[in-house]
Amino acid sequence: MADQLNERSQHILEAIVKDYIAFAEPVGSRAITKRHQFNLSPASVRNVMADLEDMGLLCSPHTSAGRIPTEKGFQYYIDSLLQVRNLTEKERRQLQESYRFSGMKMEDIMQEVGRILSGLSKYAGLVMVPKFATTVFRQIEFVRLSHRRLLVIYVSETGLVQNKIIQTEADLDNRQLEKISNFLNHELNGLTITQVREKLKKEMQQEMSLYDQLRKNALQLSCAALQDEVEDQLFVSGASLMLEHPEFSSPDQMRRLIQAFESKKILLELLDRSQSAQGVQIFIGSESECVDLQGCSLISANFSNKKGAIGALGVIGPMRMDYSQVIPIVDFTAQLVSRVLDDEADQS
Amino acid sequence: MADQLNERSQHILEAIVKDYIAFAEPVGSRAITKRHQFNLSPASVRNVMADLEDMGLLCSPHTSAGRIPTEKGFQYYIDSLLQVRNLTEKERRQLQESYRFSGMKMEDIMQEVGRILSGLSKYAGLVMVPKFATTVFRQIEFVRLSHRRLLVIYVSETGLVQNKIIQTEADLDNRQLEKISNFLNHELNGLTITQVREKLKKEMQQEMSLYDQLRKNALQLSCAALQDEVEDQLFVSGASLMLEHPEFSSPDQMRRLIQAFESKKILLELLDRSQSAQGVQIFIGSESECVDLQGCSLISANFSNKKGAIGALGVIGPMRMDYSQVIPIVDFTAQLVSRVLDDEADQS
DNA sequence: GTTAGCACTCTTGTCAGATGAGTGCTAAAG
DNA sequence: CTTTAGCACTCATCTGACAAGAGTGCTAAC
Repeated sequence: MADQLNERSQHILEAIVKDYIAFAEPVGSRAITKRHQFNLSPASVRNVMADLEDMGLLCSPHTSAGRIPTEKGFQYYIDSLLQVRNLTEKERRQLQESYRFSGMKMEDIMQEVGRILSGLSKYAGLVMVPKFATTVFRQIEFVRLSHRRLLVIYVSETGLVQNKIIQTEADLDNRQLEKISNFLNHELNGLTITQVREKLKKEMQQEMSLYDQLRKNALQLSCAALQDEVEDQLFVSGASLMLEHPEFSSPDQMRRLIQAFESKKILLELLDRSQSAQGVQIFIGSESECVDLQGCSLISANFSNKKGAIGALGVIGPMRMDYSQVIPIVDFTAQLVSRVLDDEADQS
Repeated sequence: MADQLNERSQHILEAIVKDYIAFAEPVGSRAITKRHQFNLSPASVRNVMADLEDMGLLCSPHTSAGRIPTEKGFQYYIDSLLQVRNLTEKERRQLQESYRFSGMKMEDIMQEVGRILSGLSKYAGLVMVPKFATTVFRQIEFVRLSHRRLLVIYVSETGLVQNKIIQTEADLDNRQLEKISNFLNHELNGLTITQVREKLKKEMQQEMSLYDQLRKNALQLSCAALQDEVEDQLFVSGASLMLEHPEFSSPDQMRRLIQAFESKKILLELLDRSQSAQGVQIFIGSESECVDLQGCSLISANFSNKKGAIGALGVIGPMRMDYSQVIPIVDFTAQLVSRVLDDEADQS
């Protein structure tokens, strides 16, 4: 598609997108010739603009307004015209400064990363820590709450902690629980939760034939503890910053946007999609297939440690977002977070 | 103050407040005589309304609009005129039905309670679980993440779980950690976290003289784990429902409201205040001393188990909220939650 | 191919006038 | 002395008209 446009059209499209990003208003032919130094008259620009509109890259809200880029126009801009500026050394250092998370637990780190993303970009920051299922089992502990209620705590290799209350059939005392947890810790060490589940399932089928009471109890407990899916965790920061932008100034759009942020479901789906890919991903407007997020773009990237992908983070803002600024921020942040997590893994 | 008004004035004030709650529009003298069966002409009603305005209970947005209740007017209505309807048996049963939380951990319960509150009231639901400091210590566990990084998990008597990553000076192996946790569990059992902190502080002062290495390690670890304040947790549900109401229809007010909800700080302060009191509390409008929550009211109540207050929950809505409906919901919900928590405590 | 010129379209803002809801006051009725 | 009908007055809201301004598309000239 990049080849369909000659140089002049590209220049003009770029100018329009940039001006629209800057001013959030339809941009007209005269405005462009003024602000950018083409040696062209407004009339010539108009001709090009008409072509671009025919190609579906621009549209005009009404006859006598300027043009605004369509979704396709933004897409083209991002794919072919956008030059992502690199972060200056100073900015990199500033970012690194904010990422001193040693001694914080996973949840708090993620919350904080979201806040930083939102603060830097002036849009909403998202961080997702995905389903526990994809993490590697490290340790399980039992805390006896009452005679048949147990608190199960399991820890992943990356330091993620999940806890859950389960009811037991038998009343197990602390000595027994300790034995069970020792047994399980030894038995399940190094497996992903998904693998753990499979293993448990397999063994459960043979359970009838088990004479070893310890093993039997252990099996039952761990099944109860790990059986159901734990939901993805999503941290959202700075949703209210979105409301500052003129495209969401109507009460109706505000409501929709806030609802979308509140339900979190849609955001999770989007981030989940980016999970599969490498590097920075950009979802524009209705790609999200969600009415409530119409007019929004998401810039996301995965973070991981040496053992593989852990989660995704990103920034969500109006389609008219300052991509050249936000993309490197998201990119570098994902790298930094990955590094932080790696460092922690290294220590073990 | 209740005595300052004669019966007629009270009736009229009540009618105005009710109509304003129902229609969210200034109510005029004619409208009142139509909707309510006083045997009075609009003119008479007008006289009374003028008096009520002089007393600061009503105000008019402009000369030719009807009157709306002031904050003071709402206050008077709630203090003296409001008749809280009781929940029907059916409603009680429905509520109880939704409160089957057995086997859920504290956090999830609270999240769910918030959702239910918001769903029933059609306003925003709040649940606060207060600082860990006020809870009773039950158990501490250590999980070794790497050679000098430990995950500390501590559990309160009510089943609250907190975890934290700490750096240790010495490299402790699992055997040592087990001894330490056994020691601490025995030593600190039954104390509130505040008491635990005091005790640790006292013992730390004598630390120099300690020859017992175990004790020394235990002290250091528990200090690192418990030293800093854990923040109150606040669960907010249905904030977007607030945006449906006409008083927040202007973009500006929406922004402010969402900001207030996002920061959570103000909400926490408000709920904290209600912590000290018994029964249902009502904060009206600018009582909250917060511009962003102008025009809002909070109805809150504490919940507790036999060992004392645990947290607070409530509903936040426009000042023009349907108090007679929401108050019993909040009240009964607090009772139900308390009962659920008691039941769990009973089992131990 | 480029551009100046011009007619045309459509939004925005303003202003006047009409409408209607609601008030406050006064004077008459109960 | 209380109540109420009547009336003048205020003020927000709606309407239509009109002007201004921004921007376009087309055409003809360069």
